Amino acid sequence: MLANPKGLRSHYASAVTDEIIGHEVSVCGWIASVREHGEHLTFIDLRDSTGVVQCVISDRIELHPEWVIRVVGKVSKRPGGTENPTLPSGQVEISDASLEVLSKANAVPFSVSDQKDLPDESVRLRYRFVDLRRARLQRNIRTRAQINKAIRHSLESFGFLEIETPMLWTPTPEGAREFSVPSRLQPGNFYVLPQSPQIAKQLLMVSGFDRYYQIARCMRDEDLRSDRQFEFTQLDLEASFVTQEDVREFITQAVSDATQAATGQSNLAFPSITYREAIARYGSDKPDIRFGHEIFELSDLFAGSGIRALDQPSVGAFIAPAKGEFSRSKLDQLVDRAKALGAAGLLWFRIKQGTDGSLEVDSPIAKFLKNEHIAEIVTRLGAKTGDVVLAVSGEFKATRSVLGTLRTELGRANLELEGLRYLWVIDFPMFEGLDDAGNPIAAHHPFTMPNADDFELMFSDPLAVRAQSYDLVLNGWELGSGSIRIHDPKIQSDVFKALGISDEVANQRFGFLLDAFGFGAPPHGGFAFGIDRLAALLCGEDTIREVIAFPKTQSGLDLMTGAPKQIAKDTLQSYGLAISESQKKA
RNA sequence: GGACCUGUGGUGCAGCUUGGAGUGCACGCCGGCCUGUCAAGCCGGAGGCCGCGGGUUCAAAUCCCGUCAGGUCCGCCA
Repeated sequence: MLANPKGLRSHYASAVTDEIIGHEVSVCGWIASVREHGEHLTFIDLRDSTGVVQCVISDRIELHPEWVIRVVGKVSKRPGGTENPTLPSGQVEISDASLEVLSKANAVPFSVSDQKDLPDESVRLRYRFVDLRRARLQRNIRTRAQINKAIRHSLESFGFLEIETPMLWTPTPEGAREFSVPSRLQPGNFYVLPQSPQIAKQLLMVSGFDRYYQIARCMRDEDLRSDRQFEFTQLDLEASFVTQEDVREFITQAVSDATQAATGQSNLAFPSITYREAIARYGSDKPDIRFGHEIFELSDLFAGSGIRALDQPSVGAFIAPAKGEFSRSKLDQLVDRAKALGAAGLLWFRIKQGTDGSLEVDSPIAKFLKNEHIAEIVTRLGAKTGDVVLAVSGEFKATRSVLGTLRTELGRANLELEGLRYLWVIDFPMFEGLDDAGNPIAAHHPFTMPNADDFELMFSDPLAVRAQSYDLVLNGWELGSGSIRIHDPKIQSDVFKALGISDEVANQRFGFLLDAFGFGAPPHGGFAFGIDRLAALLCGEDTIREVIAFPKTQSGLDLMTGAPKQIAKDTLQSYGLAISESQKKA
């Protein structure tokens, strides 16, 4: 697995196999377990970064778990019947071993084992250096490195050049909240940590580095989630003279290679779907397509029917993913859940066979439904006897939002989901909704190129303008997004105008970028995706904390170091800063 | 900013609904025994501000209020 051990050891633990029986080896690592059998026989499981090997010593010395030791001895075949098939090294052992204690250890607060119930995450984080010894985290961190390596290799083969960009950047008031860094040499002024290298990489395009990439650390001072930390890592990429199809091809190749490196799986499909279709069929712009249960539109069926709950602009319905039967109380819970998600209500239809063999439904509104309604619902959704159909009516956007959440929640709770299902979501809208002043809100960032066919809608019907932007989705997680950027100052000016950003404000915020675009900007576009999320999904983890060596808690604390902490008064003074009494926290 | 779940020897849990002596299980730790175990086994032992503060009560791990910490989610994440 690993080559060329040096120094104090000749072999890694997992390299001690029946192929080197008779060799004298020296191995180094931590004591995973000690099994004493009287005065003259002790078994020690020695654990290193590759695995575990059993050592046998015949004298009795003081030994405890997690002590660091070096063992020198001869590789022997284990006596018949004592092999351990669960270990790669289980056919052999290091016998007649002499043992040197390199470092003693206090009793660890929890066992370094994947086989036991894990301690509370706060305990794991407090002693992260111990937690990281566990095989699963060792594997995750290594897999993550393999992913980075594969991505680098893939992009280098396309001629991409790795370029670093500043960590001390300039405030840009749009977008995510930034971490501020006070300046000592310019007291009262601040750098910010980059929320992404977006503007820097566009400047690199102006500079003629036509294929740039970076495995970039980014910081956003926003609330944390299972898939979000303050600090995260993204593959950041930008290329000149390319179409959006070119960019997606680069990313597809890099992600495929990373997937193969991490999981061995190859030839995975990367289908694409338009944003509109994703919302209509899955109620989400990041659909989990590991399962179907798609949403169907039924409003046409009930238009003019007079059934108030269904005679609505939009009626979306899908077959509920089920594990066994839906009890009445379970259905009541779903109705509550739908209401909590903002729906006026949730209609359910249990498909059943009537005594005469015809189709019937159990439903709160069964008595209003005609036979042709039932037949059409069943036909359109492909429902079978026993299925429960859930429907939400109202405005299109609202119904899809509620149904999409229910579909995802029920699917993940009730179905056996496995495999990796990538999906490109394309043709995102340029703007999403209007702000309080009635101006459109940029769906991506304000440098995103509108679809050429939609230019004329920019001011007449901005919400209908599609952007040349695209997201990559894996198993319902948004991995990342990208776009073709605006390189034409006239179009950029129109977009700022549509967003309600005056030339003056635009110059104030992004003057240096607009300035640069006046000196010969190539058409360009790019992408960025989250390495943490990709690594978590490829490792089969539910949170990105499991693929980050030293993550923070949801309240932004580092339980191991105690950060954030107060800093010395004279340090504050050198920045020209003071902490107000009301802000002080013990 | 908000909602929900959790907090009991070093660790994982039970106890809380219906208040009555820190009670129980598993692991770990310490000591002893043990020559083929492998999450070794057997015997013995130590270890607790029941997160913290307040309230109700004759009496609180248990009920109430607040607070802190961990998690999940909403808002937020151009």
